[in-house]
Amino acid sequence: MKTTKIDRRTEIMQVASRLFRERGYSAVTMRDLATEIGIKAASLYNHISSKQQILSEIIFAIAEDFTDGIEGIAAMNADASTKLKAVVAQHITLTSENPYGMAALNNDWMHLEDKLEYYLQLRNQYEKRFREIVLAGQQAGELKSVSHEILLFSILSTLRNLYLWIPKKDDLKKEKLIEDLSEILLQGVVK
Amino acid sequence: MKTTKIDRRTEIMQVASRLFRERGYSAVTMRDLATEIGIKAASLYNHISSKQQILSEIIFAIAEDFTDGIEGIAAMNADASTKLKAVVAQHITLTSENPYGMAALNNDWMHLEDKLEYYLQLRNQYEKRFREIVLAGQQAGELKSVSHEILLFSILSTLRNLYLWIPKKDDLKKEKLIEDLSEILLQGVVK
DNA sequence: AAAATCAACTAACAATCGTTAGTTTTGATT
DNA sequence: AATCAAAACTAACGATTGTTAGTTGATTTT
Repeated sequence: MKTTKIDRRTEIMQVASRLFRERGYSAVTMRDLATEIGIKAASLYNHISSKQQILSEIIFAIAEDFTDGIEGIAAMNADASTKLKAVVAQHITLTSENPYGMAALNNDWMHLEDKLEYYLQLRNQYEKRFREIVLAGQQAGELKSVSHEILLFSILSTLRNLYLWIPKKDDLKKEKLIEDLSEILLQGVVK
Repeated sequence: MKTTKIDRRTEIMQVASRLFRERGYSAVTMRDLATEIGIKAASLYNHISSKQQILSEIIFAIAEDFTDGIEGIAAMNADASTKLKAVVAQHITLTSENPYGMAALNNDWMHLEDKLEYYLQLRNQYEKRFREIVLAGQQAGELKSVSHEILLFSILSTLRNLYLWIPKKDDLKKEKLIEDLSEILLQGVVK
């Protein structure tokens, strides 16, 4: 039956994501992965073609969502604060949907081998769009004129680490988090 | 000669830190490390006792600096903003001194095996002191009363990612960075 | 000059790695 | 009940892993 195969394949990707988050890609063996699922390592190859393929599928499924998403935000007719809040919302949404995949995206991208160049291209594209939003906000006098690099780094660091934090809050109210985190990132923590 | 041995041992630690940052602990082999230094893998064992030891030495040298440092800050007679700025300064200082080691601390702590428990103890201790500073600031009405967890997460994420960013800025003016980053984290990015 | 120490080497080990080949079991369709 | 494909299995491969044993040449100490 087709659905059985699809389900097992999905299971492999999900379990792999979780193990990659716990130990990192290099420290997870195909035997670890198979054991966690309850089959033998060789049986994995009925569903996937290599360990490498698992990693790149996990990473690019998310990476492409991010690059697509920020293009839409960049095209918005809105001020920088509104766009930045939309970026925050996108990170929270995508991270909530797949926190383990986000860990692989953040920590294991350097093991992509053949696909490494494509990954770097997507990441540069993303950062470029992000930078444009920040620069426009500074030129409009809306954002502070400290080095845009520091500004970019500070916001992106927090957003990229959401995967560490979101899974711990299972009672997560997404809308509330978007409001609170945007407030902190944009307006700071001091009253 | 004693100094030769010490120098070679230090070199091993430094090269290992760099390789761990580039590929992660698990993906770096003893042969990789030896080749980078210009000797054979077996020769490494004249200076160190195991791969595991290299990792734990790199991590704990830094981790203990952080826990020691925050105890001093927590004991300061000052308001929350001042203490938080001191925390920012500590992160920038320690990260500047050893950015590669910071990468191992952030990404490879889970491979500490025997020493994992001790590491988690230090990290919990650090976060506890940090949390106390934030909670005191909120109770004094100095900091915003959003969830202290979000507040803590947001600041710590940025500080923990400094290792990715600081090495790229070789013309780094440390004092200026401390001022700018504190400003952004405490007061936000919006004018 | 002799002795001792150090730090490199070669060679190899047992274990584990990702993966392949070939076979058996399972479960749905005819 | 027979057929057939999907998905499991066993067994093994060549490569690589961290590490040890034993040796050599260089440098320091006696």
